[in-house]
Amino acid sequence: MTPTPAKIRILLADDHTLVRRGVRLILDAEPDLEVVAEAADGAEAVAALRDVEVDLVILDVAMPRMTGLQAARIIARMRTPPKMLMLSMHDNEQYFFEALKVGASGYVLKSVADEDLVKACRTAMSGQAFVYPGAMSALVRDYLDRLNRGESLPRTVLTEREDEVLKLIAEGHSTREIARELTISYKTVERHRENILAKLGLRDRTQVTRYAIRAGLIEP
Amino acid sequence: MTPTPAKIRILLADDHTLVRRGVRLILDAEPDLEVVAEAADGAEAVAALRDVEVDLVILDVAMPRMTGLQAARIIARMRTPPKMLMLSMHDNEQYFFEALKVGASGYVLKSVADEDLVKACRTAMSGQAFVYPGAMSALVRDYLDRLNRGESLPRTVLTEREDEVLKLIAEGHSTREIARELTISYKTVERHRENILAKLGLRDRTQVTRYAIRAGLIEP
DNA sequence: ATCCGAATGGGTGCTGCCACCCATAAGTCC
DNA sequence: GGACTTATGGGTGGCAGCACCCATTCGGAT
Repeated sequence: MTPTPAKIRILLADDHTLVRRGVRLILDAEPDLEVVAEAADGAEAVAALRDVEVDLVILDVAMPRMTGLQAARIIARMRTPPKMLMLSMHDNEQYFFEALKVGASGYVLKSVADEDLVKACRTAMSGQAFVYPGAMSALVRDYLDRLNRGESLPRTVLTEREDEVLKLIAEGHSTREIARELTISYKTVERHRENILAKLGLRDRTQVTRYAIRAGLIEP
Repeated sequence: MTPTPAKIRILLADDHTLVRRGVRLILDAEPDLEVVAEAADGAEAVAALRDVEVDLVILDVAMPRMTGLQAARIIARMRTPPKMLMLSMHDNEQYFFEALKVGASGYVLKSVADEDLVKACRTAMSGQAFVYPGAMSALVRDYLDRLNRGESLPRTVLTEREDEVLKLIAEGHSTREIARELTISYKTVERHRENILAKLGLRDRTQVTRYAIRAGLIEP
């Protein structure tokens, strides 16, 4: 036997007490895993990382105040960021791709079996590109296959400026208001909006709103 | 001491394995509570009630195939229905009022503390009208206060039809599509939309989307 | 019997959204 | 240096969304 190896130190962030209970129960039962801190929202998680040394952060994608996705963006910019696993109730592409974009090491559904969660933690720590246990949609599978074969990403992502406009649209601002806000012309805003709709495959402002909320870009 | 009293027999229905884990852990730790069955959706819960004798059903409001609210409506029509507690992630009015309407004995958020959940089970079994532990929105509190003082309910501003239209708008459907969906004329849909915007003090379809998501009328 | 709210539908007109077309300046990549 | 991307801006046209006007039918409350 090796002399007791260091456990993987985990920060667990989920706004639902009951979920934290369940996850902690499962993880602490493993000899090589240890939940060393909990957080009830994204902001708490980020703050906790300043006080506690952590190897892996498990983040619920949707939390009040600061979502898991927002927190992940901040965490990824730290000097020595821990690995990140996104925990989600929703088996949908949007959240999944957002998780990829923010640099998470995996995306785990809350409906998975215990062993899948445990395995995801270990795989994430091993440096694997991306973990996705359970039944994922075909679209996601294709995407990950391409990713694992080293192919470049189709680059559906929005530019920074488009992201700004996207948020303002989703918050219910009119084209004219956005133009004033960004001090650019009405026409340029229309141009950005057009590109956003095309890139995301959306039809109108209403769908942009839902997209942005789903992606955790704005609060409902 | 009384000779060991019969435990409260509980059916637990939630589609997320991790949540069932956590809840079961908390309840089974109590001397007077016992989880005797689990279900992963509403249909399973209803089916399980035919095989197992149960005093209390804990139902997640949102489950695939058959939601907890749908299941509650069916369960309430049984000859000797068990008590029902609705479990929810969302502290919003819509689900809450639905829970009231289907005859549940309480509405418990997944973010509550362990003791609150345990207390809710006991209170529900005692025959109390309605339990609502934890931090509820001010709107819900007012509502329950009025309810407990025996005042009549001011009820939602929107009519049933307007509610239908509201949801379809929020889901990103155009006026024309909604008209086809409801087999009414384009003009009537416009009329309903106009009333909705006026009653809710909103400006356009984008804001309707955000409102509906916030109120829990639709999923993002 | 009457009145009111809810649901239905029509007309008219303004404005905003969206889809095409076009161009230019600045930066990056090969 | 040329290709490409990003951000900027313009024009034009069609259709949708929204506001304000109108009316009819039906059922329940007073």
